Amino acid sequence: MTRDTRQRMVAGAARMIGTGGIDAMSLRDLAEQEGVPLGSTYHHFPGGKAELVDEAVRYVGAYVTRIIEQAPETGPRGVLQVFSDTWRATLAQSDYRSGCAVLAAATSTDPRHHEVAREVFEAWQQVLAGSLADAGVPPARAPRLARTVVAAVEGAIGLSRAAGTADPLDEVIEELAELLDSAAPTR
Amino acid sequence: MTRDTRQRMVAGAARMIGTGGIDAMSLRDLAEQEGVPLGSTYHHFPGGKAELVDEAVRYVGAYVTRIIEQAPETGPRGVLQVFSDTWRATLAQSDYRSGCAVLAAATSTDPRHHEVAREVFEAWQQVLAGSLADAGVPPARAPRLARTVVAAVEGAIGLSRAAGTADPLDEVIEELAELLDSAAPTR
DNA sequence: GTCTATACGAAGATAGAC
DNA sequence: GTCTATCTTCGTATAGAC
Repeated sequence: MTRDTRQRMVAGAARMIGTGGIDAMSLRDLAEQEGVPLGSTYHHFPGGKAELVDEAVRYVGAYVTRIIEQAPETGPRGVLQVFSDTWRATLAQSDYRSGCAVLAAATSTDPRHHEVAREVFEAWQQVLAGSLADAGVPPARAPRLARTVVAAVEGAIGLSRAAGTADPLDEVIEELAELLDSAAPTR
Repeated sequence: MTRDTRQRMVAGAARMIGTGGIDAMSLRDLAEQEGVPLGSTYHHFPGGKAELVDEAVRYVGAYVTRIIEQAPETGPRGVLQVFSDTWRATLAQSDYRSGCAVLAAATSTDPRHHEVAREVFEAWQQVLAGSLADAGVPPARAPRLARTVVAAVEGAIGLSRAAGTADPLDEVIEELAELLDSAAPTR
């Protein structure tokens, strides 16, 4: 019960943050949306909004990490596809209004949230680098390449939100695939 | 006089938006920072905050466009360097707290600001594509590659803000340079 | 035309009834 | 332990004195 409510609030917060940023996530709106009294927010999250935000960002981080880890081995292009498809779905399901809550945390004025964003970005980078190395990318280059994939996809999500279409994301993925191909010559 | 005040407000808004997003830009703070009475805001910007935001985003857009246009001809790597150096300076000058106001507009809940962000991103893409084509990139591929550069740099700015260092941006630029080199074989 | 003072709503947070 | 009612602060916006 209580546990479910908590989780629903975290997931709802993640979506609201991904849509409009941390400042646009109102505890009032969230409580109403999830059918929870406003006062209960501070029972579930004694640290208030900041605690909820951090948890929501970590929730998104873990969700995407799991998707990458569970992806089948289909070469560098496959890794890239799995990662970008996750965000393509988020974009499409929200009519290109929602994006990534981790980037929102990274662009917050509160440095506390920067730290959480950094951790998530690094986790994604590491798991992506591992997958790329498994798929034939030289181990020395994989981390740098993984970071580039994360950055380019995050930026492409922003461009797609501005455009209202998946075209920017699609084109960026095309070019990233070229880059990955040239980096994994043994395939 | 009045003209200078207006321009200062636009530039100040651009910085505040780049630092914390549109919601974090308060008209009160801006007026105080620029030494302007709060009420005067609505004399200079009858459309209120929305008008000021749009103008600030366009201001950033024009600023960066001009820098790219005025860059000397030094091949694809040079074009990339000029674009990324602009943002490296913004990051360093703000101790990695400020980023790009255009991305902030793209991630706003208000669709009106998406339109402005789209225009600026497209303008950058076009001028970058032109520079890349001049530098030896096949004209058919230049627009797609330019879009990738914009997206990757925007994302890298976010990663660098989260990390508190320029490392992510530097590494992404390295990989983008590889990609550009492979796309401009005649050099 | 410029600026002071204020209206009005919404934000985060908390006190205290049940 | 849950939830209602409320406190305080800060947001945009405006009315009206000068």
